[in-house]
Amino acid sequence: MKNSSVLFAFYNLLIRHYERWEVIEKGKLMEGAGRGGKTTAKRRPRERVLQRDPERTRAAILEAATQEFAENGMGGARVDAIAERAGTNKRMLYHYFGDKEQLYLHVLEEAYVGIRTAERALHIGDRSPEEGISDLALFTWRYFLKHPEFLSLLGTENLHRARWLRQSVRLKELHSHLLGELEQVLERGKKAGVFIDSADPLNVYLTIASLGYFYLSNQYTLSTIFGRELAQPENIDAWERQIVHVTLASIKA
Amino acid sequence: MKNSSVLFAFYNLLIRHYERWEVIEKGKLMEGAGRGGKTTAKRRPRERVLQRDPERTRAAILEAATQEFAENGMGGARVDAIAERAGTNKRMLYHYFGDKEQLYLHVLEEAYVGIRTAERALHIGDRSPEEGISDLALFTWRYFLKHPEFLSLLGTENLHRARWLRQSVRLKELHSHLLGELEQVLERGKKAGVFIDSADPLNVYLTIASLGYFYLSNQYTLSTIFGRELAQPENIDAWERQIVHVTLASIKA
DNA sequence: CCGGCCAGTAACTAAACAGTTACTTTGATG
DNA sequence: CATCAAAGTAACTGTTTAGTTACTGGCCGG
Repeated sequence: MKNSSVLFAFYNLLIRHYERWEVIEKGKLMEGAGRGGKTTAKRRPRERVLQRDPERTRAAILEAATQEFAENGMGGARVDAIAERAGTNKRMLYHYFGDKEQLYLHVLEEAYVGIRTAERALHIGDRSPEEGISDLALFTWRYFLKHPEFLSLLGTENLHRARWLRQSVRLKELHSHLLGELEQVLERGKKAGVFIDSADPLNVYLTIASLGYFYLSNQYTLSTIFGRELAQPENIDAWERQIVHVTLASIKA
Repeated sequence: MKNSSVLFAFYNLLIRHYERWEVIEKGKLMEGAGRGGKTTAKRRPRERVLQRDPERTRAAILEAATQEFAENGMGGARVDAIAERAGTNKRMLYHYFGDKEQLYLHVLEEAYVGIRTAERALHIGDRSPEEGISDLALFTWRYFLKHPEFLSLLGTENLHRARWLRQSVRLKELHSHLLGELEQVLERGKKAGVFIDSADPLNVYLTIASLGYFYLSNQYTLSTIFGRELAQPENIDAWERQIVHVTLASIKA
């Protein structure tokens, strides 16, 4: 048995490299390969039809990457898995997005654009101050509920202390609108005497987001330790009412 | 230049394996290596003194693993990095904990035991109902503030839908105490007419935990998008007051 | 006082990984 | 209708990774 593992490994290496050599030689014979410097073999004819639709491929990669990053985080996501989910291959992914990190940043930016765009369409200033606040709370909760991948991406990005989001140039102005509109609603409520003077737009938004985010993003450990299934529809509905109740109670005059 | 890269790779492999061979032969000559089946070389005399302190080594690995998992998540954590941080090596890690997943589960269990043990020492039932609730809120917030690694581990575990926590047998009974004591405090408050009848222990705890968890775990993205530094001491203090205010406002009669 | 067992070490390995190379296919344009 | 750039493919590479192997050294019970 002496040295047998080493011998075996060596043998395997020889075999592997000889096979490769053989393929190279065959390739040269078969296709002539006149251009200098080419060392690889003739490829088998491919079966899959070429898509030739750059926009669709790009979108498919982005969608697949969103799923993969949301499910596995930045460290756990696999580039091969993204390519396969998108029905394409790695080369295209690198072609359109540069590398894994830039792809991840695109996914993150897209996710933020998604929620902020939907939020703008709310126009919380159009109703009474109380309705405006409760509509914002309901919207935020229901958006989180419908987009678990968004919560997951936020979690991943925060694990890395916003390392990639910080580099984003697109997202700075996207958020000032939200706080501005919220401030106007609070001001109107204060003048009408329904909100306390200390009500602050950032605090109100953080309260709403906290209550929604924590319940959903931590539902798995919470359900486990408290032995109650938080994903059950009746519990989901009860928490929705709790969010609106808590938010309004915290600013009511 | 034809085939030069292949030739070069092949050459390197030969060199590498010849060197290894040489070492093996030398090893045999130098130490006799009488015992059959041994194929590896003589090791250099080691410089580090043997610790021979199993408890200390175990604890060091657990501490190092907590840091590494908290900073990089389950997918991003590196077993080599843990061993190095602990001042030991991988073999010991596998010796004491089996594999990466079991080590992670130990870290997670330890983290939960930590917070629940500290929580018990609070005895929130000893004061007035309002004080009990605000003390629980303050304790939870300050514990989160002091133990960012706990928040991080929760986030990682939830990304994986409590895959490992679900397997834990130690943790089921650890949490019933908390809800039981909280329920008693709420009951006393209801009888005294200071809390609303609908106040529910799980909802109250989730509210407190939500407000603390979200602010801290998401501080990096929030600071980036809103352009306000949430980690600033004055902002931290303001949020502590907000948590107590919101929690009490949501249950006050 | 010695032999076996447990703490500890470091080199090793197979597999997985991000990223690259070396090509082929297709359609639009001059 | 030739050509050229963009779209697409798949095999390949260097490196990293979790996990293993093959050892060494010290202590304790017989």
